[in-house]
Amino acid sequence: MILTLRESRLHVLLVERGEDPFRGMLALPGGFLSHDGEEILDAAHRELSEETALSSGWVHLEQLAVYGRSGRDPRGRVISVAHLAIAPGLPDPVAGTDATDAAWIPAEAVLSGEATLAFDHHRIAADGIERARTKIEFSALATAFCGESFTIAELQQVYEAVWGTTLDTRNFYRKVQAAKGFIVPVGTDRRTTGGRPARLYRAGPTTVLFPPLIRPAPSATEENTRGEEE
Amino acid sequence: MILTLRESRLHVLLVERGEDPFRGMLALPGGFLSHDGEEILDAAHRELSEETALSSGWVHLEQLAVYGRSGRDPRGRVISVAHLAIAPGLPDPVAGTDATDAAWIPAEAVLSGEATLAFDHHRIAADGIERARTKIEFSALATAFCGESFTIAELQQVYEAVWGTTLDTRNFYRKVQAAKGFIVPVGTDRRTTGGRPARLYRAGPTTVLFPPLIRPAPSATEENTRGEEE
DNA sequence: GGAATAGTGTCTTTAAGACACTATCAA
DNA sequence: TTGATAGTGTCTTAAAGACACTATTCC
Repeated sequence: MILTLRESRLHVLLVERGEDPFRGMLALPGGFLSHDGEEILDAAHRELSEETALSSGWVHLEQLAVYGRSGRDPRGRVISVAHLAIAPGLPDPVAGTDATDAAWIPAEAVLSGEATLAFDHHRIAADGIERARTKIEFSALATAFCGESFTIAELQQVYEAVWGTTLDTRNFYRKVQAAKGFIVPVGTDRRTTGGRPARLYRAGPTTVLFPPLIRPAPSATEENTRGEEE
Repeated sequence: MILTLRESRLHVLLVERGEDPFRGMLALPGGFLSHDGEEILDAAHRELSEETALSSGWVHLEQLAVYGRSGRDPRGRVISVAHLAIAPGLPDPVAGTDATDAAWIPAEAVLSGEATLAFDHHRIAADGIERARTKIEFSALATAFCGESFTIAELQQVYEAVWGTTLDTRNFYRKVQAAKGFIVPVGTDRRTTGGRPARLYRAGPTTVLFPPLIRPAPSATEENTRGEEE
Protein backbone atom coordinates (compact mmCIF):
# COMPACT_ATOMS: atom_id res chain seq x y z
CA MET A 1 0.00 0.00 0.00
CA ILE A 2 1.29 3.40 -0.99
CA LEU A 3 0.69 6.46 1.13
CA THR A 4 1.24 10.02 0.13
CA LEU A 5 0.08 13.52 0.95
CA ARG A 6 -2.14 15.39 -1.46
CA GLU A 7 -3.70 18.72 -0.60
CA SER A 8 -2.51 18.25 2.96
CA ARG A 9 -4.47 15.06 3.38
CA LEU A 10 -3.33 11.48 3.63
CA HIS A 11 -4.16 9.40 0.56
CA VAL A 12 -3.88 5.76 -0.36
CA LEU A 13 -3.30 4.58 -3.89
CA LEU A 14 -6.05 2.21 -4.98
CA VAL A 15 -6.63 0.52 -8.29
CA GLU A 16 -9.86 -0.47 -9.88
CA ARG A 17 -9.53 -4.14 -10.62
CA GLY A 18 -9.71 -4.97 -14.30
CA GLU A 19 -10.04 -8.71 -13.80
CA ASP A 20 -11.95 -11.15 -11.73
CA PRO A 21 -12.18 -11.72 -8.87
CA PHE A 22 -13.68 -8.45 -7.65
CA ARG A 23 -13.60 -6.92 -11.12
CA GLY A 24 -14.45 -3.25 -10.93
CA MET A 25 -13.79 -2.97 -7.21
CA LEU A 26 -11.10 -0.93 -5.56
CA ALA A 27 -8.07 -2.76 -4.26
CA LEU A 28 -4.57 -2.13 -3.10
CA PRO A 29 -2.03 -2.36 -5.88
CA GLY A 30 -0.01 -5.53 -5.86
CA GLY A 31 0.82 -8.67 -7.67
CA PHE A 32 2.55 -11.98 -7.64
CA LEU A 33 6.23 -12.74 -7.68
CA SER A 34 7.26 -12.47 -11.30
CA HIS A 35 9.32 -15.64 -11.17
CA ASP A 36 10.23 -18.20 -8.57
CA GLY A 37 13.48 -16.62 -7.55
CA GLU A 38 12.32 -13.02 -7.26
CA GLU A 39 13.08 -11.50 -3.90
CA ILE A 40 10.02 -10.32 -2.02
CA LEU A 41 11.40 -6.84 -1.50
CA ASP A 42 12.36 -6.60 -5.16
CA ALA A 43 8.85 -7.56 -6.12
CA ALA A 44 7.48 -4.87 -3.87
CA HIS A 45 9.76 -2.33 -5.52
CA ARG A 46 8.72 -3.56 -8.93
CA GLU A 47 5.02 -3.27 -8.16
CA LEU A 48 5.63 0.13 -6.68
CA SER A 49 7.32 1.50 -9.78
CA GLU A 50 4.72 -0.12 -12.02
CA GLU A 51 2.01 1.80 -10.22
CA THR A 52 3.70 5.10 -9.63
CA ALA A 53 6.46 5.37 -12.23
CA LEU A 54 8.56 6.66 -9.38
CA SER A 55 12.29 6.66 -9.03
CA SER A 56 12.46 4.39 -6.02
CA GLY A 57 15.29 6.43 -4.57
CA TRP A 58 12.95 8.72 -2.71
CA VAL A 59 10.44 6.18 -1.50
CA HIS A 60 10.33 4.55 1.88
CA LEU A 61 9.38 0.89 1.66
CA GLU A 62 9.02 -1.53 4.52
CA GLN A 63 7.38 -4.83 5.18
CA LEU A 64 4.04 -4.61 6.89
CA ALA A 65 2.73 -8.10 7.60
CA VAL A 66 1.63 -11.34 6.05
CA TYR A 67 -1.96 -12.09 5.24
CA GLY A 68 -2.59 -15.68 4.41
CA ARG A 69 -5.96 -16.79 5.70
CA SER A 70 -7.49 -19.31 3.42
CA GLY A 71 -10.57 -17.84 1.81
CA ARG A 72 -9.14 -14.36 1.53
CA ASP A 73 -8.78 -14.87 -2.21
CA PRO A 74 -11.44 -16.85 -4.08
CA ARG A 75 -8.83 -18.07 -6.55
CA GLY A 76 -7.30 -20.24 -3.86
CA ARG A 77 -4.68 -19.97 -1.20
CA VAL A 78 -2.82 -16.73 -1.69
CA ILE A 79 -0.23 -15.53 0.79
CA SER A 80 0.28 -11.81 0.57
CA VAL A 81 3.26 -10.05 2.04
CA ALA A 82 1.93 -6.55 2.50
CA HIS A 83 4.34 -3.67 2.26
CA LEU A 84 4.00 -0.04 3.20
CA ALA A 85 5.41 2.61 0.91
CA ILE A 86 5.56 6.29 1.71
CA ALA A 87 6.37 8.87 -0.89
CA PRO A 88 6.25 12.62 -1.28
CA GLY A 89 3.37 14.14 -3.23
CA LEU A 90 3.13 12.09 -6.38
CA PRO A 91 1.93 12.83 -9.87
CA ASP A 92 -1.43 11.47 -10.87
CA PRO A 93 -1.35 7.72 -10.93
CA VAL A 94 -0.56 5.57 -13.89
CA ALA A 95 -2.70 2.57 -14.66
CA GLY A 96 -0.81 -0.58 -13.78
CA THR A 97 -0.77 -3.95 -15.37
CA ASP A 98 -3.71 -5.57 -13.64
CA ALA A 99 -5.67 -2.40 -13.10
CA THR A 100 -7.89 -0.49 -15.43
CA ASP A 101 -7.61 2.63 -13.36
CA ALA A 102 -5.79 3.91 -10.32
CA ALA A 103 -6.60 6.78 -8.02
CA TRP A 104 -5.55 8.42 -4.80
CA ILE A 105 -8.27 7.93 -2.24
CA PRO A 106 -8.31 9.82 1.07
CA ALA A 107 -7.28 7.56 3.92
CA GLU A 108 -10.36 8.69 5.81
CA ALA A 109 -12.63 7.25 3.16
CA VAL A 110 -10.83 3.94 3.34
CA LEU A 111 -10.88 3.74 7.12
CA SER A 112 -14.51 4.75 7.41
CA GLY A 113 -15.57 2.15 4.88
CA GLU A 114 -16.90 4.81 2.56
CA ALA A 115 -14.62 3.24 -0.04
CA THR A 116 -15.11 -0.52 -0.15
CA LEU A 117 -12.06 -2.59 -0.92
CA ALA A 118 -11.68 -6.04 -2.44
CA PHE A 119 -10.29 -9.06 -0.58
CA ASP A 120 -9.15 -8.24 2.97
CA HIS A 121 -7.57 -5.06 1.73
CA HIS A 122 -9.51 -2.90 4.15
CA ARG A 123 -7.75 -4.64 6.97
CA ILE A 124 -4.37 -4.34 5.32
CA ALA A 125 -4.89 -0.67 4.60
CA ALA A 126 -5.99 -0.03 8.17
CA ASP A 127 -2.92 -1.83 9.47
CA GLY A 128 -0.68 0.16 7.18
CA ILE A 129 -2.16 3.49 8.20
CA GLU A 130 -1.84 2.55 11.83
CA ARG A 131 1.77 1.58 11.26
CA ALA A 132 2.47 4.98 9.74
CA ARG A 133 0.67 6.74 12.56
CA THR A 134 2.71 4.94 15.17
CA LYS A 135 6.01 5.07 13.39
CA ILE A 136 6.13 8.82 12.84
CA GLU A 137 5.95 9.19 16.60
CA PHE A 138 9.28 7.54 17.19
CA SER A 139 11.12 7.64 13.90
CA ALA A 140 11.98 10.24 11.33
CA LEU A 141 9.61 8.57 8.88
CA ALA A 142 7.48 11.69 8.45
CA THR A 143 10.17 13.21 6.28
CA ALA A 144 9.48 10.48 3.73
CA PHE A 145 6.25 12.31 2.93
CA CYS A 146 8.22 15.44 2.06
CA GLY A 147 10.52 16.14 -0.80
CA GLU A 148 14.23 16.62 -0.40
CA SER A 149 13.75 19.90 1.42
CA PHE A 150 10.74 21.15 3.28
CA THR A 151 9.59 23.73 5.77
CA ILE A 152 8.60 23.01 9.32
CA ALA A 153 5.05 24.00 8.47
CA GLU A 154 5.01 21.34 5.75
CA LEU A 155 6.31 18.77 8.19
CA GLN A 156 3.60 19.74 10.62
CA GLN A 157 1.02 19.17 7.89
CA VAL A 158 2.38 15.65 7.50
CA TYR A 159 1.79 14.91 11.16
CA GLU A 160 -1.63 16.49 11.09
CA ALA A 161 -2.66 14.59 7.98
CA VAL A 162 -1.37 11.23 9.14
CA TRP A 163 -2.79 11.52 12.63
CA GLY A 164 -5.93 13.33 11.53
CA THR A 165 -5.46 15.96 14.21
CA THR A 166 -4.39 19.56 14.46
CA LEU A 167 -1.27 20.49 16.35
CA ASP A 168 -0.09 23.60 18.07
CA THR A 169 2.48 25.33 15.89
CA ARG A 170 4.63 26.56 18.76
CA ASN A 171 4.84 23.23 20.49
CA PHE A 172 5.53 21.53 17.19
CA TYR A 173 8.43 23.86 16.39
CA ARG A 174 9.85 23.27 19.82
CA LYS A 175 9.60 19.52 19.56
CA VAL A 176 11.00 18.95 16.07
CA GLN A 177 13.93 21.16 16.93
CA ALA A 178 14.50 19.43 20.24
CA ALA A 179 14.79 16.06 18.49
CA LYS A 180 18.46 16.27 17.56
CA GLY A 181 19.30 15.06 14.09
CA PHE A 182 15.70 14.94 12.94
CA ILE A 183 15.87 17.90 10.59
CA VAL A 184 18.84 20.00 9.57
CA PRO A 185 18.62 23.48 8.04
CA VAL A 186 19.46 23.80 4.38
CA GLY A 187 21.55 26.93 4.94
CA THR A 188 20.61 29.91 2.85
CA ASP A 189 17.64 28.49 1.02
CA ARG A 190 14.17 29.86 1.33
CA ARG A 191 11.03 29.64 -0.70
CA THR A 192 8.20 32.08 -0.82
CA THR A 193 4.44 31.87 -1.12
CA GLY A 194 3.29 35.38 -0.39
CA GLY A 195 4.29 35.73 3.25
CA ARG A 196 7.49 35.63 5.18
CA PRO A 197 9.88 33.15 3.58
CA ALA A 198 10.30 29.88 5.44
CA ARG A 199 13.54 28.24 6.34
CA LEU A 200 14.13 25.03 4.52
CA TYR A 201 15.23 21.83 6.16
CA ARG A 202 16.11 18.38 5.02
CA ALA A 203 15.97 15.03 6.78
CA GLY A 204 18.74 14.67 9.31
CA PRO A 205 20.88 11.64 10.06
CA THR A 206 18.72 10.37 12.91
CA THR A 207 16.13 7.67 12.42
CA VAL A 208 15.07 7.40 16.05
CA LEU A 209 13.36 10.46 17.45
CA PHE A 210 14.25 11.49 20.94
CA PRO A 211 12.27 12.88 22.52
CA PRO A 212 9.51 11.35 20.40
CA LEU A 213 6.51 13.25 19.08
CA ILE A 214 3.72 11.55 20.92
CA ARG A 215 0.40 11.52 19.15
CA PRO A 216 -2.36 13.15 21.14
CA ALA A 217 -4.76 10.59 22.58
CA PRO A 218 -8.08 10.67 20.72
CA SER A 219 -10.06 9.34 23.69
CA ALA A 220 -9.84 5.55 23.80
CA THR A 221 -7.67 3.60 21.40
CA GLU A 222 -6.95 0.02 20.50
CA GLU A 223 -3.61 -1.51 19.67
CA ASN A 224 -2.61 -4.66 17.90
CA THR A 225 -1.80 -3.78 14.35
CA ARG A 226 0.55 -6.55 13.54
CA GLY A 227 -0.48 -8.99 10.88
CA GLU A 228 -3.23 -11.45 10.92
CA GLU A 229 -3.03 -12.78 14.45
CA GLU A 230 -6.40 -13.14 15.99
CA MET B 1 10.73 -18.08 18.34
CA ILE B 2 9.73 -18.69 21.88
CA LEU B 3 10.85 -16.45 24.71
CA THR B 4 10.60 -17.17 28.38
CA LEU B 5 12.18 -16.23 31.66
CA ARG B 6 14.35 -18.72 33.50
CA GLU B 7 16.33 -17.81 36.57
CA SER B 8 15.45 -14.19 35.94
CA ARG B 9 17.08 -14.20 32.55
CA LEU B 10 15.60 -14.06 29.10
CA HIS B 11 15.90 -17.31 27.19
CA VAL B 12 15.15 -18.43 23.65
CA LEU B 13 14.11 -21.96 22.82
CA LEU B 14 16.47 -23.49 20.30
CA VAL B 15 16.54 -26.95 18.81
CA GLU B 16 19.50 -28.91 17.62
CA ARG B 17 18.73 -29.86 14.08
CA GLY B 18 18.46 -33.60 13.51
CA GLU B 19 18.42 -33.40 9.75
CA ASP B 20 20.26 -31.70 6.97
CA PRO B 21 20.68 -28.93 6.18
CA PHE B 22 22.64 -27.64 9.17
CA ARG B 23 22.39 -30.99 10.97
CA GLY B 24 23.63 -30.60 14.50
CA MET B 25 23.37 -26.83 14.55
CA LEU B 26 21.07 -24.79 16.71
CA ALA B 27 18.01 -23.32 15.11
CA LEU B 28 14.71 -21.76 15.98
CA PRO B 29 11.91 -24.28 16.24
CA GLY B 30 9.57 -24.29 13.31
CA GLY B 31 8.25 -26.22 10.40
CA PHE B 32 6.19 -26.21 7.29
CA LEU B 33 2.47 -25.91 6.89
CA SER B 34 1.13 -29.37 7.54
CA HIS B 35 -1.23 -29.24 4.59
CA ASP B 36 -2.14 -26.74 1.92
CA GLY B 37 -5.09 -25.29 3.74
CA GLU B 38 -3.54 -24.89 7.17
CA GLU B 39 -3.81 -21.37 8.51
CA ILE B 40 -0.49 -19.74 9.23
CA LEU B 41 -1.45 -18.85 12.78
CA ASP B 42 -2.73 -22.36 13.39
CA ALA B 43 0.55 -23.75 12.17
CA ALA B 44 2.42 -21.46 14.54
CA HIS B 45 0.27 -22.70 17.41
CA ARG B 46 0.85 -26.28 16.35
CA GLU B 47 4.62 -25.89 16.22
CA LEU B 48 4.51 -24.12 19.54
CA SER B 49 2.70 -26.92 21.29
CA GLU B 50 4.87 -29.53 19.61
CA GLU B 51 7.94 -27.89 21.11
CA THR B 52 6.66 -26.89 24.50
CA ALA B 53 3.73 -29.17 25.25
CA LEU B 54 2.08 -26.04 26.53
CA SER B 55 -1.59 -25.33 26.86
CA SER B 56 -1.73 -22.47 24.40
CA GLY B 57 -4.17 -20.61 26.60
CA TRP B 58 -1.42 -18.83 28.50
CA VAL B 59 0.89 -18.08 25.63
CA HIS B 60 1.16 -14.86 23.74
CA LEU B 61 1.68 -15.42 20.02
CA GLU B 62 2.06 -12.79 17.35
CA GLN B 63 3.38 -12.54 13.87
CA LEU B 64 6.87 -11.16 13.62
CA ALA B 65 7.87 -10.81 9.98
CA VAL B 66 8.47 -12.69 6.77
CA TYR B 67 11.87 -13.91 5.73
CA GLY B 68 12.04 -15.06 2.17
CA ARG B 69 15.38 -14.18 0.65
CA SER B 70 16.42 -16.77 -1.85
CA GLY B 71 19.47 -18.58 -0.58
CA ARG B 72 18.39 -18.48 3.06
CA ASP B 73 17.61 -22.19 2.88
CA PRO B 74 19.86 -24.45 0.79
CA ARG B 75 16.92 -26.71 0.03
CA GLY B 76 15.41 -24.04 -2.19
CA ARG B 77 13.12 -21.11 -1.87
CA VAL B 78 11.57 -21.19 1.56
CA ILE B 79 9.37 -18.37 2.81
CA SER B 80 9.23 -18.30 6.59
CA VAL B 81 6.61 -16.40 8.51
CA ALA B 82 8.35 -15.85 11.81
CA HIS B 83 6.24 -15.65 14.95
CA LEU B 84 7.06 -14.50 18.42
CA ALA B 85 5.74 -16.46 21.38
CA ILE B 86 6.05 -15.40 24.99
CA ALA B 87 5.28 -17.73 27.83
CA PRO B 88 5.77 -17.87 31.57
CA GLY B 89 8.59 -19.99 32.98
CA LEU B 90 8.32 -23.25 31.15
CA PRO B 91 9.29 -26.79 32.03
CA ASP B 92 12.36 -28.22 30.41
CA PRO B 93 11.82 -28.53 26.70
CA VAL B 94 10.52 -31.53 24.89
CA ALA B 95 12.26 -32.72 21.77
CA GLY B 96 10.17 -31.85 18.75
CA THR B 97 9.61 -33.72 15.56
CA ASP B 98 12.47 -32.38 13.48
CA ALA B 99 14.82 -31.82 16.39
CA THR B 100 17.02 -34.22 18.22
CA ASP B 101 17.25 -31.93 21.19
CA ALA B 102 15.86 -28.66 22.42
CA ALA B 103 17.22 -26.26 25.00
CA TRP B 104 16.65 -22.86 26.48
CA ILE B 105 19.55 -20.62 25.52
CA PRO B 106 20.11 -17.22 27.13
CA ALA B 107 19.10 -14.43 24.79
CA GLU B 108 22.45 -12.80 25.46
CA ALA B 109 24.29 -15.77 24.01
CA VAL B 110 22.18 -15.62 20.89
CA LEU B 111 22.57 -11.89 20.38
CA SER B 112 26.29 -11.91 21.00
CA GLY B 113 26.82 -14.69 18.52
CA GLU B 114 28.21 -16.97 21.20
CA ALA B 115 25.54 -19.41 20.07
CA THR B 116 25.61 -19.83 16.31
CA LEU B 117 22.30 -20.42 14.61
CA ALA B 118 21.40 -22.11 11.36
CA PHE B 119 19.88 -20.32 8.35
CA ASP B 120 19.18 -16.65 8.98
CA HIS B 121 17.84 -17.48 12.41
CA HIS B 122 20.23 -15.15 14.16
CA ARG B 123 18.57 -12.27 12.39
CA ILE B 124 15.09 -13.56 13.16
CA ALA B 125 15.93 -14.06 16.81
CA ALA B 126 17.42 -10.60 17.06
CA ASP B 127 14.32 -9.11 15.47
CA GLY B 128 12.10 -11.01 17.86
CA ILE B 129 14.02 -9.93 20.93
CA GLU B 130 13.96 -6.35 19.75
CA ARG B 131 10.21 -6.62 19.19
CA ALA B 132 9.74 -7.83 22.74
CA ARG B 133 11.99 -5.10 24.10
CA THR B 134 10.03 -2.42 22.32
CA LYS B 135 6.61 -3.84 22.91
CA ILE B 136 6.84 -4.13 26.69
CA GLU B 137 7.41 -0.39 26.76
CA PHE B 138 3.98 0.42 25.41
CA SER B 139 1.87 -2.65 25.95
CA ALA B 140 1.05 -4.94 28.83
CA LEU B 141 2.97 -7.72 27.11
CA ALA B 142 5.38 -8.16 30.02
CA THR B 143 2.68 -9.94 31.98
CA ALA B 144 2.83 -12.72 29.39
CA PHE B 145 6.14 -13.72 30.95
CA CYS B 146 4.45 -14.18 34.31
CA GLY B 147 1.98 -16.73 35.48
CA GLU B 148 -1.60 -15.91 36.25
CA SER B 149 -0.59 -13.95 39.34
CA PHE B 150 2.70 -12.31 40.13
CA THR B 151 4.35 -9.80 42.38
CA ILE B 152 5.59 -6.42 41.31
CA ALA B 153 9.13 -7.56 41.99
CA GLU B 154 8.63 -10.43 39.56
CA LEU B 155 7.29 -8.06 36.95
CA GLN B 156 10.32 -5.87 37.45
CA GLN B 157 12.52 -8.88 36.84
CA VAL B 158 10.77 -9.36 33.51
CA TYR B 159 11.62 -5.84 32.44
CA GLU B 160 15.17 -6.17 33.68
CA ALA B 161 15.68 -9.47 31.91
CA VAL B 162 14.17 -8.42 28.61
CA TRP B 163 15.93 -5.08 28.50
CA GLY B 164 19.11 -6.36 30.05
CA THR B 165 19.20 -3.48 32.51
CA THR B 166 18.56 -2.87 36.16
CA LEU B 167 15.74 -0.64 37.25
CA ASP B 168 15.08 1.42 40.33
CA THR B 169 12.52 -0.38 42.47
CA ARG B 170 10.80 2.77 43.68
CA ASN B 171 10.40 4.30 40.27
CA PHE B 172 9.22 0.97 38.91
CA TYR B 173 6.52 0.63 41.58
CA ARG B 174 5.38 4.15 40.88
CA LYS B 175 5.21 3.60 37.15
CA VAL B 176 3.42 0.26 36.99
CA GLN B 177 0.84 1.56 39.41
CA ALA B 178 0.41 4.79 37.50
CA ALA B 179 -0.42 2.84 34.34
CA LYS B 180 -4.11 2.32 34.99
CA GLY B 181 -5.41 -1.12 34.14
CA PHE B 182 -1.96 -2.63 33.74
CA ILE B 183 -2.03 -4.75 36.87
CA VAL B 184 -4.84 -5.33 39.33
CA PRO B 185 -4.40 -6.62 42.89
CA VAL B 186 -5.54 -10.16 43.55
CA GLY B 187 -7.18 -9.18 46.83
CA THR B 188 -6.17 -11.23 49.82
CA ASP B 189 -3.57 -13.43 48.21
CA ARG B 190 0.06 -13.37 49.21
CA ARG B 191 2.95 -15.70 48.83
CA THR B 192 6.01 -15.94 51.02
CA THR B 193 9.70 -16.59 50.45
CA GLY B 194 11.29 -15.78 53.75
CA GLY B 195 10.72 -12.05 53.93
CA ARG B 196 7.71 -9.82 54.02
CA PRO B 197 4.92 -11.33 51.92
CA ALA B 198 4.31 -9.66 48.61
CA ARG B 199 0.99 -8.54 47.23
CA LEU B 200 -0.12 -10.50 44.25
CA TYR B 201 -1.39 -8.97 41.05
CA ARG B 202 -2.75 -10.24 37.79
CA ALA B 203 -2.81 -8.73 34.33
CA GLY B 204 -5.36 -5.95 34.07
CA PRO B 205 -7.73 -5.18 31.22
CA THR B 206 -5.46 -2.66 29.51
CA THR B 207 -3.24 -3.60 26.60
CA VAL B 208 -1.87 -0.11 25.94
CA LEU B 209 0.28 1.28 28.72
CA PHE B 210 -0.18 4.90 29.56
CA PRO B 211 2.11 6.38 30.59
CA PRO B 212 4.47 3.89 28.98
CA LEU B 213 7.52 2.40 30.65
CA ILE B 214 10.27 3.83 28.53
CA ARG B 215 13.38 1.72 28.32
CA PRO B 216 16.49 3.53 29.51
CA ALA B 217 18.71 4.55 26.62
CA PRO B 218 21.85 2.39 26.51
CA SER B 219 23.91 5.08 24.73
CA ALA B 220 23.32 4.88 20.98
CA THR B 221 20.74 2.57 19.45
CA GLU B 222 19.50 1.53 16.07
CA GLU B 223 15.97 0.93 14.96
CA ASN B 224 14.49 -0.99 12.06
CA THR B 225 13.39 -4.34 13.34
CA ARG B 226 10.74 -5.07 10.84
CA GLY B 227 11.28 -7.94 8.52
CA GLU B 228 13.79 -8.39 5.85
CA GLU B 229 13.83 -4.99 4.30
CA GLU B 230 17.33 -3.81 3.51
C1' DG C 1 16.99 -9.58 67.40
C1' DG C 2 18.58 -10.57 62.78
C1' DA C 3 18.05 -11.86 58.06
C1' DA C 4 15.33 -11.42 54.16
C1' DT C 5 12.25 -9.39 51.16
C1' DA C 6 8.36 -5.75 50.28
C1' DG C 7 7.03 -1.41 49.94
C1' DT C 8 7.11 3.71 50.05
C1' DG C 9 8.16 9.52 49.71
C1' DT C 10 10.66 13.65 48.16
C1' DC C 11 13.29 16.51 45.38
C1' DT C 12 15.01 17.84 40.93
C1' DT C 13 14.84 17.92 36.02
C1' DT C 14 12.76 17.20 31.64
C1' DA C 15 9.23 17.47 28.56
C1' DA C 16 4.28 18.27 27.43
C1' DG C 17 0.28 21.30 26.96
C1' DA C 18 -1.84 25.63 26.68
C1' DC C 19 -1.68 30.04 25.02
C1' DA C 20 -0.80 35.09 21.60
C1' DC C 21 2.21 37.96 19.86
C1' DT C 22 6.19 39.63 16.73
C1' DA C 23 8.82 39.13 12.17
C1' DT C 24 9.35 39.27 7.30
C1' DC C 25 8.03 39.44 2.85
C1' DA C 26 5.01 40.86 -1.51
C1' DA C 27 1.63 43.54 -3.40
C1' DT D 1 -0.29 49.56 5.01
C1' DT D 2 -2.31 45.43 4.50
C1' DG D 3 -2.48 40.63 3.86
C1' DA D 4 -0.14 36.48 4.32
C1' DT D 5 2.77 33.27 6.25
C1' DA D 6 6.88 32.23 9.57
C1' DG D 7 8.59 32.06 13.77
C1' DT D 8 9.06 32.53 18.84
C1' DG D 9 8.56 32.71 24.75
C1' DT D 10 6.33 31.71 29.25
C1' DC D 11 3.77 29.49 32.55
C1' DT D 12 1.79 25.35 34.34
C1' DT D 13 1.53 20.47 34.81
C1' DA D 14 2.96 15.65 34.12
C1' DA D 15 6.27 12.39 34.35
C1' DA D 16 11.19 10.69 34.71
C1' DG D 17 15.34 10.05 37.37
C1' DA D 18 17.86 9.89 41.49
C1' DC D 19 18.00 8.55 46.00
C1' DA D 20 17.39 5.68 51.39
C1' DC D 21 14.54 4.42 54.64
C1' DT D 22 10.51 1.81 56.98
C1' DA D 23 7.46 -2.51 57.12
C1' DT D 24 6.50 -7.30 57.58
C1' DT D 25 7.50 -11.82 57.98
C1' DC D 26 10.38 -16.05 59.37
C1' DC D 27 13.86 -17.88 61.90
